[in-house]
Formats: sequence, structure tokens, C-alpha cells
Amino acid sequence: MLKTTTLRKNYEFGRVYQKGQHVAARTLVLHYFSRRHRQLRLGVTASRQVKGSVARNRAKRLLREAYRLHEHEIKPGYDLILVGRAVDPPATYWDVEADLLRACRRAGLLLLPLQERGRPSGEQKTSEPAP
RNA sequence: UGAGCAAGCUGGACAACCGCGGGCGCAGCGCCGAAAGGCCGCGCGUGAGGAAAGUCCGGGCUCCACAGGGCAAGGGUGCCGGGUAAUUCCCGGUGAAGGCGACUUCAAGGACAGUGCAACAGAAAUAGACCGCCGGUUUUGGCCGGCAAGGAUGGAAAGGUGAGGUAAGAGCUCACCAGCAGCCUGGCGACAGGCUGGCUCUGUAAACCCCACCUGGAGCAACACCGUGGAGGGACGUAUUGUGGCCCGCAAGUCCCGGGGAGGUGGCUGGAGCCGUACAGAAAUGUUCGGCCUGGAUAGAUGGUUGUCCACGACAGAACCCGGCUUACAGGCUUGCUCAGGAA
Repeated sequence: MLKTTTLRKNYEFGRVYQKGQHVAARTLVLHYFSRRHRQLRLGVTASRQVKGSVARNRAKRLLREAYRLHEHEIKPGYDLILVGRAVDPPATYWDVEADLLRACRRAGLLLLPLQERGRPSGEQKTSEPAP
């Protein structure tokens, strides 16, 4: 597998924000911009609402980890930016992973149609503390 | 045992799998490159804090400025001695205040340099007669004079307590205490103790202020180098090229100044360093010897999942580096001491 290449410069971020489209979920916002027949690139950041560097680092790490484990399922040829949002109970990895897959499916970025091949353990975790 | 005081330490543990930054090593000769080397791969070790935070002080470091002196401005700097690179920090002491005590707390120079303020209450706030006490007088209403003891107000009322004294009183006189001044003794000193003297002088300087002391400015986005490089200005015009018959001139050219936006490298971590040891010291701390190398990112590395355990995990993330201060913080541990009760 290729190593994840990251967006680095400010103009790269600005291009995705301005020219790209975005999809929001509860724990994150996905910005994406087609770059036609190149590899997938990722930028990770945290929203202004996330206070404190510890919380910001935590949000970005979860986003990076979720992306890392699902990079091979996403269509190549895009620049992606994942923005972590502030959530009142702190988000777990499973929340972030589920939101990431949901956002990618709504944006049409998944290679497979995602018909119930999502993680069964994730469903358990999210449905357990509801009552 | 309970309550408490002080000092210090710690800040989930273990395992498996999958990842990240940087370091060292290795081989492949897979990719890029003229090469040096880089990318990819594998392995080994390593990788956030006690506050990394607030940016409040003190320094190192870098650039700019700089004859000397004075003024201004700023400074919560302000008892004494020591420590330190330095401090407003630390240690020890003095004084004051609080606590039964262990101990804690402290903007702790100056109020005869000047100015201001002291609300309300109260008769009166550096100033006094409301009630009261005493004497005189009286037309029985009061009037005149003396008095700061008592009442009352207040944060503060003219040193305090007692005795003498007196018409009643008062440092008016005396004793002790407090304060003030001088001298002597002890101490490096802040001060402490003693003696003598005169006889009592309000508080507030975290009010202005005065005195002493300190202070050049900006900060790693400093700064240095490489690369990129659009205008514009000045000088030369000797040699070369173009225009031209030739000269001047113009343009190219050479040199200097200047310089808008992308970037990259260094600075960048070995340091007032950490651990142990011995010595000096009451302690902060210093010195000797030995050992160790322990983050360096740049959209910014320490993570994710699972399992087991327990006291069920607080505050919180390096961005040039140190020393301090302040603030936030779930719990846990150690040592010394005090008080109370009990037992022996």
C-alpha cells in the first residue's frame, strides 16, 4: 500500500475549501476536490470550536487513524480534508469511523457500494449506550 | 487512634496486532539522479509535562543603536545577611500579626519636604464643653468661670493602670508599662538588652508624593545562507554589438542601489544538563570524582483497537533554550513534627 501523502501548503487547503464540495457528519466534515488521475491526498485539521491542543490533537489522530484503515476503499484522484468537530461527549474511534464511511458514501467516494459490509462491532458499540 | 502542620515523591500497569516522527545500522541494486545522495524495504533502540499552560519576572542567544552627564518616563524594587549567570527568586535571621501548638502570613523606607483625605455618627476628627463635675452669682429661668476624670459617638477621642493631689480635675506629682531622644553593652547587620532624660508629638504613602536603587530597543516570524525574481533609480560609456558615413545621442552592455509575491537549509539542541558519590556549609548552594546522552516536529510526530488487572485514571501537548513565579489538578505514597484522648 502506498504511504499516505498529506496536503502541506496553505494554498492546497485553500483550493479544496474554495473549489471543492463538502459533506458534514456529527463528528467531522469532509471536504473533497477532484484532481483527475492522481493519487489520494489527505489533510487533517480540527475545527475552531475544538478548544485546547489536547482535544485538537485527539480529534486529528482519530481522523487520521480512521482514514488509514479505510484508505484502500476510497476512490483515488481526490484531495480530501477531514475537519474534526467539537462533540459534547468526546467522540470515540467508532463514532469517527462510522461518520467517515457515511460521509464518503454520501459523497460517492467509495469504491464498493457499501451494502452492509460495515463493521458489526461498530454497530454494537453505538447501539449499546443508547438506553 | 483521631484532628492537624510542614517537606518531598508520583501522575494507571502489562501484553498482542496495526501505525507515526526523528536517530543508527543493513542489504537489495527496485525507482530517480552525471555524481554526492535521495525514495522504497528490513532491523534495533528512542520519542511531551509537573505544570509542556499563563507569558508575569530574570538571563543566555541574535540583530539594531551607543562619547559623557543630567532630566523625563517606567518599575507592587524597598528590614538584615547570604546564595546565584541573574532576579522582584531561594535560604537563614530580625520585627509585626495570627494560632493552645507544630507552624503560617507580610509592598516591613519616609507622615517635623509639601499637598490632600478622614464619609456617617458625634459637642468636638490636631480639633473640643452636649450631658456631666466644681466654684461664684441669682430675680430660681438662668448667667459667668474652671475641669478632659465619667457618659455618649466612632476604625481612631488627646498615652494606659494604680496611688497621691485638688473646689472639681488634669503627667500636676510618683510607680510600673507603652512611646520618644541620648548613651552603654552584645551582634557583620536588621535589631535586642540596660541606664539616663525630658514629658506625650492622630491615622492614611496598595492617596499624590519624597528618598534610595534598577532599566537602550526589538525578538527564533530574531538572524545567516541558498534559490526565485517584477518594477524603478544612479554611475560608466574606455573596450564590444546595433542604429549611423562619422561624432553626440539612444539601445544592448558593465557596476552600484533597490526589491512585490511561492519556497528550501541552517539557527535546533550537549545544556547555568541529568544521575550517583565525597567534602564545605545551619541551609539555599558550591566544589571534587565517576557515569549517562535523554524530543527537535513544520497542516506540525507519542496514536488506534482488543484483552487482563487495579485505587477505574485529574489538569492537560514541546515549537530557540534555561532559572523562577503564578494558576489548574482525580487520586496515591513517604518522612518529620504538633495537639487531644486512651493504654502501659
